[in-house]
Amino acid sequence: MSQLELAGAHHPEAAKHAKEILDEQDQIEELGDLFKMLADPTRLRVLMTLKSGELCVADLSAVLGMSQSAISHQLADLKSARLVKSEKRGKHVFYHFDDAHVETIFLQALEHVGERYGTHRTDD
Amino acid sequence: MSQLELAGAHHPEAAKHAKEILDEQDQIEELGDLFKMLADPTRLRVLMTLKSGELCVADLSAVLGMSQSAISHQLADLKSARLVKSEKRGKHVFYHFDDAHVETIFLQALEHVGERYGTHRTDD
DNA sequence: CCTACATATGAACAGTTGCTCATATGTTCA
DNA sequence: TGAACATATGAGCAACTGTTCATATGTAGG
Repeated sequence: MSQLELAGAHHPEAAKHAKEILDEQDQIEELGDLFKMLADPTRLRVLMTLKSGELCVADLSAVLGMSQSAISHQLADLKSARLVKSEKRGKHVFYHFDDAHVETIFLQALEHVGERYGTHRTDD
Repeated sequence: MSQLELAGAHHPEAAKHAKEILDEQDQIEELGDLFKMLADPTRLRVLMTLKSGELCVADLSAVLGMSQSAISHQLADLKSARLVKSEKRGKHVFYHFDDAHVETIFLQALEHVGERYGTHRTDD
């Protein structure tokens, strides 16, 4: 569909304006990819868990009650999305949360969902 | 899997702590549902478009270059997720953005993605 | 080097999702 | 009421996603 379609729009001014705004937003695919990462409960749990400190893969899968393989796959995805980082120490690989923005995203999302967040103390 | 699994964790303290934090987060499914809404490029485009003002279904589908049916389906989803509201005027149904938090979520997400946002003027 | 352990990875399969197509519902006006 | 238009909705299908299972890679100790 070409923009010419807009000439026949029911509300041409609004449509034209909207189209211009939309055209400036060229990051939509990447935005979607980020939200896709956050859209899976397992990955969300991984992130929530890692927010409280680093953990190795085996412990992460124990905490989440999921197979090592499942967790490892998801960690790989999260890593390529740059939401976590990993550090190898001996036989273990430790993962930790790594994104300042996502912290804020969680806060806002939880407000939408209607729940307090971070009301507990996380330091030992 | 029971929490007893954690007794044999490689890093028991960290695992136990993480488990406690995780258990407090009982909104994960709902969080995931919200992000799922934001994870689709079409829905993102719809939201971005509506941020600049209300639009009727037909114009929205013209602006986005997608079928009326596809847009209508997505609008129904967005509406049930409370991200947009609709108002019927005559034969048309106008949709408009309706969530303060999502505005902030977008801002943070775009920063993660590494792009400025809202550098244009949206008022006429 | 060999074994045990920790993690990564590929293939395959089931469940989910977003579109299209056809059609239903609802509105305006003659 | 009937015709034309605007929107909503259900079924069906192709594409995508997250898990499991099997196996590969990598590391430390004996």
